[in-house]
Amino acid sequence: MSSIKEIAKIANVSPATVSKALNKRKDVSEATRQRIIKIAESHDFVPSSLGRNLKTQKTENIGVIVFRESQPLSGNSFYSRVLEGIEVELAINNYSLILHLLPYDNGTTLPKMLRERQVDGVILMCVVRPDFIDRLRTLNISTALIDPQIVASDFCQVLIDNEHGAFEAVQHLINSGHRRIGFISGDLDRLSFAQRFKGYKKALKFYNISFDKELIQSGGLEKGYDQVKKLLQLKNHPTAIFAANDLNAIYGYKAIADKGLSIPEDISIIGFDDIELGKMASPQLSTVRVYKEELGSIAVRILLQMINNELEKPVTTLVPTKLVTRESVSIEK
Amino acid sequence: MSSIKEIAKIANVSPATVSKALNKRKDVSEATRQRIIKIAESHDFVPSSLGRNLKTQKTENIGVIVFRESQPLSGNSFYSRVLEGIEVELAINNYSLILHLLPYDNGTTLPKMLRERQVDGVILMCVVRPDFIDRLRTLNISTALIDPQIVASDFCQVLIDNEHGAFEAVQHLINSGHRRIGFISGDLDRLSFAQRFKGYKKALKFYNISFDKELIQSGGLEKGYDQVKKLLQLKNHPTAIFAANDLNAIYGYKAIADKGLSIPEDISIIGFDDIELGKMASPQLSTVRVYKEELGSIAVRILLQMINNELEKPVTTLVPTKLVTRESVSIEK
DNA sequence: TATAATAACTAAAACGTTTTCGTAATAGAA
DNA sequence: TTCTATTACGAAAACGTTTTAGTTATTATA
Repeated sequence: MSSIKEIAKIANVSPATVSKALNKRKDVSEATRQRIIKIAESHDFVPSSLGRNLKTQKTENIGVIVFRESQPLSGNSFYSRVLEGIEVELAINNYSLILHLLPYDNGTTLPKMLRERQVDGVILMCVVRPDFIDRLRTLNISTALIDPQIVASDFCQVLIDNEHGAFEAVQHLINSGHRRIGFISGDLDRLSFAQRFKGYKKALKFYNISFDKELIQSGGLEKGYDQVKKLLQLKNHPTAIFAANDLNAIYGYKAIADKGLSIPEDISIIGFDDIELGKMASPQLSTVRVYKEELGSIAVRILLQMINNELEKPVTTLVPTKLVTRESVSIEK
Repeated sequence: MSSIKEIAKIANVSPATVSKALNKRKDVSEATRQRIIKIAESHDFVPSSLGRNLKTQKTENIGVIVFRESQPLSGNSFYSRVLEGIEVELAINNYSLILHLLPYDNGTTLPKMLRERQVDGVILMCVVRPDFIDRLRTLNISTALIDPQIVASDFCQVLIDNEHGAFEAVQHLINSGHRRIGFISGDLDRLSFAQRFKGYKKALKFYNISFDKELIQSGGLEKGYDQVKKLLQLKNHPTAIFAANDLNAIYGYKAIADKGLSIPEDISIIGFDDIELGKMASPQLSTVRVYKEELGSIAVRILLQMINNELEKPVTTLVPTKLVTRESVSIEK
């Protein structure tokens, strides 16, 4: 309602002085500053961002674009957790968050925030479309990618240390006495699953366990039931399963139960992601924790550095994971 | 990069004409309009929202404030689904969404979007703090509340038809032959649980089943296990349970299994909310669907009406629910 | 033919800030 | 005292639009 002019009039100074006082600039005596601040407060005055942004050519908004995949569930909980991390970090830095959910198969129309330059920078999340990235390149806007599932090393990226996380998960199974370890996952085309697969193979190799193609089942996230079922149909079925994704693991629970086997006595299973669901499952799912809020807050910090030109060239940050042992892996064999 | 002035210069007209041409105003000949549009397109020009907003005193943003409760899980999936509905509807209307997650126990500091007037209106979601509402009242900003859990009829509200949904759920159990029906839920202080409880009692009354206080267990969302356990310890335990919340129901599954009973043969159970998890549970949980995206999109439509002064006084919309029968309720008894 | 109406355009103000530059007043140095 | 620095402020421009009011030129009306 009120503008800087009105405050100026009341305080009997110029608008310039009010602005300086409120922005803690050097050019104002402490006495008048206090006076102005008091008046501003008593009139509930906060400078409008509209005016400021126009002048400074900064929006103090950053955009978050989430690619929505067809399946409703999958990334869902992941993205909202990351979002929390982003939001908190932005709030600390006095930025607002403009959110846009982009259907993966939509055209190349830009979200409004990009078209109309409403944001100083943008964070892209989840499976990022390659052609969208290209479009962004021409826009020349500060960008950070979180777990983008494509290779785009000319952008700032925040990645999950999938390979090492998977290595540790499999190592954990091996240390628990398992030698015959199945691998199930979503589509191996997805970078993160491919990386986790790599970690799986690496661990086997490290511990001199030969790789057996029979033990690999990949496909949709919700295919866990069928995947585990197939593994259990093998004459020499695995005694442990590494699921590159918690969802696969939890769907797999039922297949194990249906076979009359129990977890972890007969079959050990470990997931990846640490979704809330895992704690609710019975037995509670051992898994590899991904620090989702952290992914978000790191992305924000990097992005703000870019915006402030504190970065010479794009950086990519690898965020470590953590092995979480619960009930689904037998202790010693 | 480019501004309306540059486009004007290229097209050899005044900035005013460019503005009018692009905004489909009456005051421009069709020929020059086409010429200007072509030039604008070839220069990738889109009017900056900063300039426009300052002039029109509209931001074309709407804010969404989500109160974050301490428990990470609970409302989580609910809110992200509602958010999707909001986002889609806003995009259609060419509005951007500014998101703020507000820790429930934070002070009274306003989010930046409100302080600096970055939004034309605001949607509040989930358990809304009463004092925050008060603060909003003084701000005098267009507001819509989604499932606010407090009574605030001087605001536009979008509510879930909890009572009738619960009625139908219990009716379904009764129609399946049950007479002794337990009720479990989260804290009955929360409006939606209280309403669902009311629906439960209403259904019993309607079918001449006497209310038995012993069959009522309420408390935390994650207390489902204990709640069901207690119910099953009764000498004359219920043959069916209505959980006012899917989460309660799913936690309850384990208690039933632990008791050596099976669903739905021994115990039928029905939830409320229709969270994704319910479909994954085994047996799949029958429940009352809440149209979450719909809640969001309705809120947006109402809010935009308010902003455009098409509303004389606050309206509250009651969104119906739908009974979803899956596997957790026995068919006939 | 003269006048009114319309069409197509422009100039300029306005939105609410920030910032640069200038200036007056005061303090400090010589 | 005079000159120079410093402090504290203000005037005005600028950011990129939209909009109002005004100005031509053209067309329609009487």
